[in-house]
Amino acid sequence: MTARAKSAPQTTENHCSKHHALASHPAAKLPPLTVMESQRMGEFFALLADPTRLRLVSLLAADEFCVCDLASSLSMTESAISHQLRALRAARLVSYRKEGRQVFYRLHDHHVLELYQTVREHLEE
Amino acid sequence: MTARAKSAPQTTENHCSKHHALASHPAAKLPPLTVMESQRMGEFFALLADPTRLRLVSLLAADEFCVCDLASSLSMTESAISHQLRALRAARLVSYRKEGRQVFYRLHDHHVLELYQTVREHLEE
DNA sequence: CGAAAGCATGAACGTATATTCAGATATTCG
DNA sequence: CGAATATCTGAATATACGTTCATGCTTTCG
Repeated sequence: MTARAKSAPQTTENHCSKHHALASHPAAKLPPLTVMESQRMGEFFALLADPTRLRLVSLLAADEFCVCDLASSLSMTESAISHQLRALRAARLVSYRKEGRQVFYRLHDHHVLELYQTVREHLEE
Repeated sequence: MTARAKSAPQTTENHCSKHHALASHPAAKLPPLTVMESQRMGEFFALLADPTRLRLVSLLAADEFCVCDLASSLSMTESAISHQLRALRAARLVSYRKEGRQVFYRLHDHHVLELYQTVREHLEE
């Protein structure tokens, strides 16, 4: 049983490399992402990687809504919506306004709207 | 033990709603996302939600690279890189070119590059 | 041909995450 | 004040996902 073929666990050694002069792309300006930068950027994209959150954004792209309206629009529980809005809030993608016992959410700034619209158009082909 | 308080399992009923005339945002053009659209869009963002894939994109934004170079640049196994490249390939975010026993990857089109650069600039503040 | 390099792939394991459930907080109204 | 409404929150469960491990495939070279 203990026969474990140890196939040189694919360590990271630069065997090949240096094959062609760095032609560099037309738009090659920024240096590669560091680990930390990539993690931060990944967290940003992860926020928009959820269908529920995206539908919330698409609703808020048109108007301001309270939690219960958002919940009924998406046919989901208010609890689930509230959890997702919290994530969007923490990342400053949405902001909110309290009016009585209701809380109205809206997109925080135009950056989010623009990014959403850009990607949406890109996926419509 | 079986005392389960049935706290009206938060069904989806439109109790409130209709509070204000639909003022509609300045840039309110597109209808809300359907479930299927949001899933598809979510899959797109999910691809860019991983630090490793983002670092790959950031490298490929500057030039074309083979798998082993990408692996050594990120200090990761070629297997892990290959798996991630497959995901990027399946979504047509990267394309590749075989040369001998090496495979050179590059960004598939300028859309990806532009989106990456836009978001990166947006996160640098 | 046979060995090694470069890359791809399937299974498995560990972790992250979205929803549900139960309950808490805050506000309005009788 | 007490009940109802609107929202938030923590814990738990189920599922998705990334890496590792082992192996297969293709090409190059002796």
